[in-house]
Amino acid sequence: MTTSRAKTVKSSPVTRKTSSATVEVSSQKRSTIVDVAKLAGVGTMTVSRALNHPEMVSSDLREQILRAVETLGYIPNRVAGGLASGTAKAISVIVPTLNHPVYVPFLEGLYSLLPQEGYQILLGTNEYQLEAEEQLISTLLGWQPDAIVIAGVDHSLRTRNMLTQARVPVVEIMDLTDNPIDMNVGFSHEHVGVATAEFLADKGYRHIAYAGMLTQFDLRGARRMKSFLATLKRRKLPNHYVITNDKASSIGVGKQLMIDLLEKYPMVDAVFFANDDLAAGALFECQRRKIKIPKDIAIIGFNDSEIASQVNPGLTTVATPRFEMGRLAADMLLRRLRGTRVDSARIDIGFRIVEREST
Amino acid sequence: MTTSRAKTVKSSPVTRKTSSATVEVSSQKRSTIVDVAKLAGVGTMTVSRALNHPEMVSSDLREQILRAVETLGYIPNRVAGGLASGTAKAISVIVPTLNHPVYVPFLEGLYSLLPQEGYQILLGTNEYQLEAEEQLISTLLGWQPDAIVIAGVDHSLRTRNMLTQARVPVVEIMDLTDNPIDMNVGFSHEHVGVATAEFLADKGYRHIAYAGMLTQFDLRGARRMKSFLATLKRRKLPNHYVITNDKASSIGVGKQLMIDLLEKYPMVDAVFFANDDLAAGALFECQRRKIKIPKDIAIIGFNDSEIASQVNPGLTTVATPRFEMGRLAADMLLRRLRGTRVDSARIDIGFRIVEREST
DNA sequence: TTTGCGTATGATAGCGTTATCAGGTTTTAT
DNA sequence: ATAAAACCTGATAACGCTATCATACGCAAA
Repeated sequence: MTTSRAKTVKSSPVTRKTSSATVEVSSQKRSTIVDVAKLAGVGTMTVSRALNHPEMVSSDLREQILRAVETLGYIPNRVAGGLASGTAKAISVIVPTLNHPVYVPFLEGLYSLLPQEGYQILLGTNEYQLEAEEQLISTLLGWQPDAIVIAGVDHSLRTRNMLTQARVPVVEIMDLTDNPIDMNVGFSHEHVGVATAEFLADKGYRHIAYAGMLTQFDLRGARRMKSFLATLKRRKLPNHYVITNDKASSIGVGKQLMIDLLEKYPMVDAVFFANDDLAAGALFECQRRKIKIPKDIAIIGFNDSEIASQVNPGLTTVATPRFEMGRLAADMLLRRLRGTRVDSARIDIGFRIVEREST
Repeated sequence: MTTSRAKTVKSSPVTRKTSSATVEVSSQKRSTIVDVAKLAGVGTMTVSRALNHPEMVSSDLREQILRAVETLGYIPNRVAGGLASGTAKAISVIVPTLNHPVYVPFLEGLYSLLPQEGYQILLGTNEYQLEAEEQLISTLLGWQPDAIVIAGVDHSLRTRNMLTQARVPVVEIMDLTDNPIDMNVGFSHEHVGVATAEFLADKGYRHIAYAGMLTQFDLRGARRMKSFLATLKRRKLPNHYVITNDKASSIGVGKQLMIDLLEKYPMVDAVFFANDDLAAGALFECQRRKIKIPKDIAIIGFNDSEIASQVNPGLTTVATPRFEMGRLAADMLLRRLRGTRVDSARIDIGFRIVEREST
């Protein structure tokens, strides 16, 4: 709090010419739209228009203004603009973490459309904690975003309320729900669980395990697990082979899960891992122990990350269209923001089992 | 542009009581500080203070205000606050891409400190293009950030100028320069090149190759390569084994680099890859071809990503403290923003060769 | 020529918050 | 008890921009 506004001496506008003559670039403070207007000899509104709606300004004035902008190195203050216009041109995005590679392609999908339309992405991570999410949403909402994108469909009541009352488009992604806050793009994790269980069962495996994070941290994984185990039961197969770990998912944790699994359930002949990193870690551990895959034990991962296709043997996995999910979410938002009514508020983007050599 | 301000009917303040009686939460528009002030029966400044400088307000008023805030679900408008105070509490961060796992730990480092101090991170990616960077900086500067963090020390002149004139703290990271714009945290890529070349030469390898991206895309990699090759030359070793690829770095590209290398320079007995993903891809390809590592060919990577420690054999690599870099950058910024003079504007955070089984 | 209309421009009034300053009130010191 | 200091509070004026409305100027139609 050192700046004292009242005392600030209005630096007399440095003498400039519209020409290209040497210009003392204001060493005092950033130039504002008023400076540009003065230099170009027009009103501020004309400058504003020239910058935001060029077609509304005659071409000679426009050029003159653009020259002044260039001369002064004027950069419009988006904060002021946002306040005045009521739209900050910002979109809040909430993902669980950046640490996990899954969310990156999704973000890339968003970044592939939003910035070029002038939207700034305000990114926050909740680190898998629903309480952190509340705090985060509140902060992010303070920026008066034009829309909100949030990973997951499981939110606290407060979160839901805030989101509803914010009166901005909301897209929930990565998962599918019958009761979306607003819009929803994702796929059914229940279906994934069913599909993978049937895939393994059809292949003839009989002692099939699930390995992943603790359910309270990985809500979506938990949903996959539940339907996976239920499907095994329906197929009259044992469904009690479950190994979990409380650490954040990584290759190393995958290795540990495999170690635990081999010790606890040596009869297991196939494993569904919560993601490809885990599966890869397990694979590496098997390599170390000379356990043959898929002969001794089959492995299926989830996400179709790059690693799954590159290891030896290649990992069978579930391909989830993450980049597309981001892009689609961005697209839905943009259309809604442009005023076009978006018909389908809930899009099942599907998934696909990619069979490689590990099963 | 459908909202017409002048026509907006000021919705008469919904009747409320301070008590916990059923409150009609404004279905009209978000509540403002004025609403809170009215409900609490105080002036707006007192509300502002109660929220931002609680110690300046008597405890009973503060409680009353907090109750009103709760009742109305008031969320301060940071855009308005930013305009009024001149500090938006935002920090712009520019990284080359999110696609490459290297930048994520760095971002985590930033996220581990900045949000809890109330700063919002505005993230942009330049996708390795210096022109895109200019555009990006300009946009990001429009948000009146309190500071800027940017990966890399190679910028266009315009970029440098904008950054200088922005008059905010700037931290360049990931690399070291003698001529920082402002502050600088990183390590010397030249030193890395020297260290890895000597490491391999000392081990007795004689036909040592470098494999990585095209130099124009990977400026830091190019710098490592240059000193790597120069060191080989100084050691009187052949220094013309270079394989590059124009695609974005990935495990698959590493595999391709290894294929090209084996074809073009079959005599090579050691390779320095521009990063661990590439090295891992190369390793997987060798596994496929039953090429023994390190007996037939040695591999050293860069970054010490998790994958390097998990594959078989473990990859020798160069550990770079990325999370710490982010955290340190955040720390320097925060101190500067608090007014504390930061003495050292340039910090060499170093690196370390981690020897595993691949060399 | 006059009327009318479309187009380009500028003056003005906010947008929701905070810095500042000017009281009021309470506490402390005398 | 009284002056001085300390503490709280609120009125007011920005912050830099844009929506709106009014004005001015053509130019086509009458």
